[in-house]
Amino acid sequence: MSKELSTEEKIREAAKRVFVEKGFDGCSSREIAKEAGMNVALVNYYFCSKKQLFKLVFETVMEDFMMSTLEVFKKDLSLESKLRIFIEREYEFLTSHPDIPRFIISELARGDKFEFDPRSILEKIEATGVFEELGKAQEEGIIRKMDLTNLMILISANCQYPFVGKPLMKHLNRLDDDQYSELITLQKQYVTEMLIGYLFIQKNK
Amino acid sequence: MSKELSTEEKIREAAKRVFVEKGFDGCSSREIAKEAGMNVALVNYYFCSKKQLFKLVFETVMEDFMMSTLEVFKKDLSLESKLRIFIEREYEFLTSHPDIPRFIISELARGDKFEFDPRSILEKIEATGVFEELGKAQEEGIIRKMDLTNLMILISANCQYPFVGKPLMKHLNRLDDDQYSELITLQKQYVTEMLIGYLFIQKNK
DNA sequence: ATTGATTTTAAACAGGTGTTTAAAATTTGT
DNA sequence: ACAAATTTTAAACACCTGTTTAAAATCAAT
Repeated sequence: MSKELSTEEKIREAAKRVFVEKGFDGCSSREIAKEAGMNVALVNYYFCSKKQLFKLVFETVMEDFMMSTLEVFKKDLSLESKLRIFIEREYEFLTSHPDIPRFIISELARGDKFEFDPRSILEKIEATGVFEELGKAQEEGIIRKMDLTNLMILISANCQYPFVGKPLMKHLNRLDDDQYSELITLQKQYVTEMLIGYLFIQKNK
Repeated sequence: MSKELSTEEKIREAAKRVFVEKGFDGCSSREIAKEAGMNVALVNYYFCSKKQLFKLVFETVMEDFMMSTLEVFKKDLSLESKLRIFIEREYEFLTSHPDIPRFIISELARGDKFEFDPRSILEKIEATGVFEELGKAQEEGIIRKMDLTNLMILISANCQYPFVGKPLMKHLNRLDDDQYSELITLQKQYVTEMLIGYLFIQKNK
């Protein structure tokens, strides 16, 4: 138990929890302060405004989310292994933080709230060499040729949607959290098999 | 041009636009009234409260969304044709209403805001005979055996995510709306081919 | 121990929130 | 044309919003 968090850190952590759960519009500065066990004025003392605190939280959440899985592509493995591990890690991360992609997507959708500059995060993604490796694999006939954005959507859809769409899927199938968690484990297997079967070009004959 | 909308209908339509775009927390009763060209008090005169108006809007949006595509399963076609048409219709609907699934998912995620009873919509889905047909196709070895919820997640993911995740995909790939729309068309083809290839059991030898 | 800087607090600010009220305007039925 | 019912309006209600202020408390350094 590391209780050695400074006031500033406590507020930032509380803000992350509250923002991710309720969204920028769905909570107040006072709620964040209370969650951190602090006074309202302290929020603005350390972070100037609700908007600025949000921007800071959003950027760290975004980076955590993107980087938690993409590190795999720095390793020395076959592309198929990397994809398998990527999916595994993505499901792992999202099982612990199921509401993060929904948070990111929802907040990005209301573009007027804040200006998000993707350059910094994009550089870090580039640095993993994913795009380079995928492009090369396409030219070598290892994986199917398609725009890398289409490829990204394909993989993201099958990894993120089971978590993003959970509230809808739960309601439509009348499931509780435990039942849904079981299905998620199966979903991961289906998705892995389907994506690899579709993306990788079979060599036999 | 049907300008024959009653005050009540004008408010409902305005509320739908505003709620879907900004979410329940992201807009005010006054904003909805202004969008409808009405006074604030009229909103509560016709709908009692913001919450109740929202509940009404949400339910109609939900039903439109679910029913726009599932009607296919009432037709007399092969299951593969139905799936192809389903995907086609889903992409068609979402191209016209790209923010509806994100709206539904976001609002369902904050369960405390209102109590949504899925029974009515579930009955309508059952009435199309989808579940029955899919179950039978599984027993006959036409399609892969898996829990129907997993199957629903698989299809929903590949149809809805390109639209739900659009803000994220656009940012990460630095695309404008036109570029993204082009990719969506391709995505539909990839998804159709992949899903059919994975779900339907090949008969040759 | 006293000073000075930093941190925390309670209180206030102007403006926005959902909702209600009561009067005005309009429509309806006779 | 009149009266009753319906619809629309402007104003007000109490409360919550993000932010600021100025005083109090705490800390650090001499």
